[in-house]
Amino acid sequence: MVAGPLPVPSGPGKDRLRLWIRLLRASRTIEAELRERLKKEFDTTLPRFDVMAALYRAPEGMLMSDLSRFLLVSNGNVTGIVDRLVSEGLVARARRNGDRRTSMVRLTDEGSKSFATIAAAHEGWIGELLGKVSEDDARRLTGMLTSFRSNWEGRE
Amino acid sequence: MVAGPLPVPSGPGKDRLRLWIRLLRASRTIEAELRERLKKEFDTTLPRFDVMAALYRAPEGMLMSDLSRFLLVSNGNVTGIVDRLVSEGLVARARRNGDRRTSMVRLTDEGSKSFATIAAAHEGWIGELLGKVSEDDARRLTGMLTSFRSNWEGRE
DNA sequence: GCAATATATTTCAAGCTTAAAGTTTTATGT
DNA sequence: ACATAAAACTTTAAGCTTGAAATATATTGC
Repeated sequence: MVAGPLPVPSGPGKDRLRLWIRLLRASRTIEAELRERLKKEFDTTLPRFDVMAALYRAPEGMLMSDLSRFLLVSNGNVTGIVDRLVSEGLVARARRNGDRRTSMVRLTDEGSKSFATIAAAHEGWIGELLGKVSEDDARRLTGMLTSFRSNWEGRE
Repeated sequence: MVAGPLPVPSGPGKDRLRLWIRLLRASRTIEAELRERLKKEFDTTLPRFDVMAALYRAPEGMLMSDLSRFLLVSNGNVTGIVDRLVSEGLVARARRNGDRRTSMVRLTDEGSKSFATIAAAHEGWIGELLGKVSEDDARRLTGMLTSFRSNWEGRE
């Protein structure tokens, strides 16, 4: 839910609802800007970038299910994105001896080089887009969100 | 970009990158949970809910372009969602005398009743999902995100 | 060994999303 | 009036996303 300018009525629990709305609006705003820049400057997309970022940090490769879990998206979704990256020569699937159901997905050399370039620009963009958040606030916010995450992950 | 558990290397500007990653992971986690519950409990979707939430607060109706701007999504996107809501009888397009390019989009009575029910559940879910965030932290976080937003909106 | 079960992945249908191109209507300049 | 531009919206193509069904391989119980 992306309710906007108009205020959420006050009442018990409304502070959390308001927080959620702000959180979602902030991330959507930044996400939209990143998506646009990735398209314009590198002719790629955020999901492709996400997959490549995950693989960049796993030189040994990842299983499809690892990617899916890590990126918080469904299995079938990853299949399509990886398919397209493979057809573009940025990613490769390597058959495994042990288990013929699975394959290790890795960046190709080209993919790795490509990602390094894009990631550098990406980091600059984030610095720019979040430039008004002081380093101090950034650390404090990060801390709150981290504790939220660990609380969450202890769920169910 | 939804980088996860592994830490972002330290360096200048890395605090903001880390913040962005946490922000995105938090919102995606909550969003996924909301989407699933909306589907399971009310057989609807987050985009439909977003549109209805916007219309609920505008009894006089909204133009398509208002919806698009407000929800931070593209024009064409809104067209499709509203089309489906109309075909479900939850929303109506009212021709306007003044300008034949536009129409006012409103909730029908059924749509309004339906939204009220779902919104109540939604607010409860948010309270639950963000339950571990203290009201105090919630207000502080909201404040930071709000100032981020106003900074952002002064851009370009 | 072999049936039953579990795991890993892909396929599928439906819907969401965007950017770009197209349509219709309104506003503007002369 | 009338051509031109602007505005509001829809359509389209491509890609993303999910949940569910299908496929293929591995593991487990007997």
